[in-house]
Amino acid sequence: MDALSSGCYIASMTQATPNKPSGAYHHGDLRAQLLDVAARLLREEGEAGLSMRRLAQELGVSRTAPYHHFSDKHSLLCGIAEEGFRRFRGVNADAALWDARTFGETNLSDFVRRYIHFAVSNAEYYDLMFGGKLWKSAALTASLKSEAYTAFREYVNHIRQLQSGGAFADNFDPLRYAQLSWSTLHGMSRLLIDGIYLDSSTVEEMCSTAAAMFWRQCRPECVDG
Amino acid sequence: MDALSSGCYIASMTQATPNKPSGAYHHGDLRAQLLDVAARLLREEGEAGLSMRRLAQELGVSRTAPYHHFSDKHSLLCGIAEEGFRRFRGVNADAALWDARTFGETNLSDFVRRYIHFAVSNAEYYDLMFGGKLWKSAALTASLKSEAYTAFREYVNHIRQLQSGGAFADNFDPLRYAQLSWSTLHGMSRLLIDGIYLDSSTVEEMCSTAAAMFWRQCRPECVDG
DNA sequence: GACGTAACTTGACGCTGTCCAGATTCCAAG
DNA sequence: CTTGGAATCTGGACAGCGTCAAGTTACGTC
Repeated sequence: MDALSSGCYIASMTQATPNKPSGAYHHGDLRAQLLDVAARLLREEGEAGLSMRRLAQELGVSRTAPYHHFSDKHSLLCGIAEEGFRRFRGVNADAALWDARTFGETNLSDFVRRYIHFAVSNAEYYDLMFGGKLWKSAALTASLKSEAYTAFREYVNHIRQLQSGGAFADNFDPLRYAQLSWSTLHGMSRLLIDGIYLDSSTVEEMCSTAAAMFWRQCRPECVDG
Repeated sequence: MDALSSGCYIASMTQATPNKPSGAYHHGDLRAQLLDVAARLLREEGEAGLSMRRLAQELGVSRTAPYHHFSDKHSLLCGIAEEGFRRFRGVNADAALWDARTFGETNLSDFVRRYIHFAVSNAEYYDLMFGGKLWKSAALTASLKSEAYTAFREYVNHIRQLQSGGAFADNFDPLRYAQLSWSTLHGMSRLLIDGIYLDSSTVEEMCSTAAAMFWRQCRPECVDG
């Protein structure tokens, strides 16, 4: 009953005033909303549009309130990146996509398209997940680091399984293949997001060409034989 | 004689006091030194280490003096990026490298290595040349924009010439090939610089694998035939 | 020597991230 | 029901930031 009523309290708070619980001392849902609004500000106005003070104001809360949920601006950004990885999981979680028995160039092409689509349409998350801003700081949250490496390790494992399943040739290092193809995907994403050299009108063609290149690369027997 | 003496004045100023011409009102060489010191600060302390005020202090000059040479912090960064492109020209300027009569996988490999080496060992320039910071602002200096597109156009031209010279197959779009390979190079550079997934110990292997992939991609006849 | 111009300086404004000392509210234990 | 500790939130303060406006100095030119 206690837990229930307290739950109702929080719920009513959040429901009654989506962003600004005017009058209420305890916000009830601040941490989650900080992450959401921060991501929205990044998306709409870029890096310069996000400040701790602005963020607090947007949620109708004092300047320093966010510091009770994130020790730092840096750690808030880590939180956003983690949320990004949570959303990213969907990109290659589909087991059918990586089934060695049915795997073909189409699957590769699908994966490329999914990756690029995620990056471009979640640019505010992608920037933090795979940007120097957090990684160069050498103070990544442990959970974030783990999440990031898990994502890559899963990709390497998929390749390894495709090799042992016979869909890929097995005369190359899966790690190297993963690094190289990920580099290409990351490079395309970055150039697209930042508007350099690539434009969205040719993105479909780019994806096809990239998939073809990856496909050629994973079946090197065509050169050896 | 007049121009000469004024030249001597400037020279003596700069020589006598490399960074801080104590007592002298006119600095004499401020613009160039701003670009140099700014790049140094970026290299040594990252983006956070560079502020207009700090920069001015480092050169023994008042806070606002830099604004007489760059209208903005943004335009100072554009200046650094331009300097970066100037240095970048050496990477694929070598005519012998792109000679269709002698072109082989080795040349491709050389180019890859040069590109990556430039990016990694000039990270502070590379970040600005090919980073969202400037490109997303949509206020690139005209000269910078031109320089950037020239660099890419030259690359496309090299590919086109290799096709017409018979070193590359001619059944693919050179622009698409350029975009794709540049994406890979850019992705590798970014992941290396930011310390994500790639580490410098495997960079040699990565370059070789990338060159092999590019080589396979530019001679698609091995699949068709 | 007077003058215009370019280079430079100082003061100020509003913004930022963050620390601190208090105030308020919640929750659980007595 | 009370009480105490923990969680949450507040406003004040500080140093640093980019930048503008107005004033100052030095230089080349007439």
